[in-house]
Order: sequence, then C-alpha cells, then structure tokens
Amino acid sequence: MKWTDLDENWCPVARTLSLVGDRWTLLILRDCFLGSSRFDQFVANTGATRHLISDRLKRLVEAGILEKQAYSERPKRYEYVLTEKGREFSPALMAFRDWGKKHLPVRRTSKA
Amino acid sequence: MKWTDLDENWCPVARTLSLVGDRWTLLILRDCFLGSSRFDQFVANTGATRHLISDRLKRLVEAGILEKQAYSERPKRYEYVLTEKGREFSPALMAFRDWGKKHLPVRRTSKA
DNA sequence: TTTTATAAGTTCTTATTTGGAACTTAAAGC
DNA sequence: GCTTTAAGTTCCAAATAAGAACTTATAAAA
Repeated sequence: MKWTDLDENWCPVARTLSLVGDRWTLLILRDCFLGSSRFDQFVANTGATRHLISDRLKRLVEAGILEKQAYSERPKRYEYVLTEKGREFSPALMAFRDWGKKHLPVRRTSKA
Repeated sequence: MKWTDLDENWCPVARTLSLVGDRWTLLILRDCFLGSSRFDQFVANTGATRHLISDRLKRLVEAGILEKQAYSERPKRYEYVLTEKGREFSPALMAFRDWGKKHLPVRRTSKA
C-alpha cells in the first residue's frame, strides 16, 4: 500500500499521518515553533539532507501548513512561516515533547 | 545523518520521533488504542506489509511501549498490549486526531 | 576586477528501506 | 490426509534517502 493512499482514510489520525507522519516533517515543524524559518536553518537544526528539506517544505506549503514569504527582493529569497493551520499543530508537538521528556531522558551530558 | 542518531538529541520531540516518528509506528499505536492487539489485525487495519509490522512491533516492545503477552500456549501465540508508557502516548494521538478532523476533512463518502 | 561569501535549492551516485507476494511452522478441525 | 488459522520470515524489485558537489543570483571584500 502506498503511503499517500492514507489521505482519504476514514481515520483522522491516519489522514494526519499521511501528511506529517514521515521522519523529518515533524522535526521541521518543531523548528518552526522554535523560531526557524529559513532553508539553511532547517538543514542545520534537523540534520536532514538538503534534498529532503526541499521536498518536505514543498509538501508543507502545498498542504497550507507553511507559507512561503519573500524576505528579500534582490536576490529573491524566501522564508517559511507557519499558517494558522500550522500553528494549530502545536498541541501535538507539545504532547510529543512531554512524552519524550518523561519517558526518554537523555543518558549522557547533552551537547547543544 | 542516520535517523536513529536522534535518540540522544537534546530535544525531547526529536527523541520521541526517533522512536515513533516513522510512517507506520503511530498507526500501529492508534490501532492499539482502538483495541487491536494481534499481528494480523495490525496488518489488516494499517495496510502496512507484514514485514513492516513485524519490525515495528519489535521496536515498540524493545522500547517498552508495547508488551508481548502469550494468549495461547499450544500453539504459542502472542499479542501486543500497551504498557503504561504506551498508554501515556494517548494525548499525542488525540492531538493528531483533533487536528486531522479539523483540517483534513474527507472529501468523498468514506467507505468503512 | 577578480575572489569570496551567502542563501536557497538542484543534481548525481550510492546505500538503505519498503512493497508485495510466497513460504514456514505449529496445531486444530473436518 | 487436507484445509484453515495465526504469526511470522524470506525473497526480489521498486522507491526513498544519504552525502557531497554543483548552480544561480547578488553583495561585499581584496
């Protein structure tokens, strides 16, 4: 079964996962909530390849979760900002954060 | 960067994603919350391949999110049930459900 | 006036993961 | 015996991801 076939699934959890349920998308959204908005920030902060970031940003914009906004005319440069639809995803990320804090403590001293 | 390297990331969201942030794992957990516990149920309800279900169940058990319990001695048969750690994941799934209900309504008449 | 730097991607090749179907094992029921 | 059920495993082809280098447009420095 192809993953994208879940987008019309009866279950709203499945539909949500068809959009953001891959490995990097939620990490990009986390980054947005922490204040990132530019391509290279996403690359640096998530650790994903440029290719992946490029692809995932496209999907997120297409889905109306992020919006591409020009922040420089010459050269043309864009940044990605959360839409209302995207901002409403915060409860999910907070739930992930809380669960991780409680159940997956870091063992060794974490470095930045 | 390998995905599993996120397990010691400073960010609790990233650590959580290193465990459940792939395409099928959250769908298996959703199924558990809806009452599934057996291999073939997961296969039927998620649409993932047997191979994937097998792999993801192993990871979830290893992580202490699910527990393997024998429900038949001869032949030996096991089912998978949520641990307390697993049950505490429900706020995240509910957040996904709510977001999906609001922002990803199904277009056509859904079947089953 | 070449050289360097910055930002946002794209392209290329190789490696890893996934999909789909068939096969296995163990026992029960007909 | 033959079929069915449950829980996996195995195999190969196809899709996806990793990593590094390259591109485009412009500004700033040497």
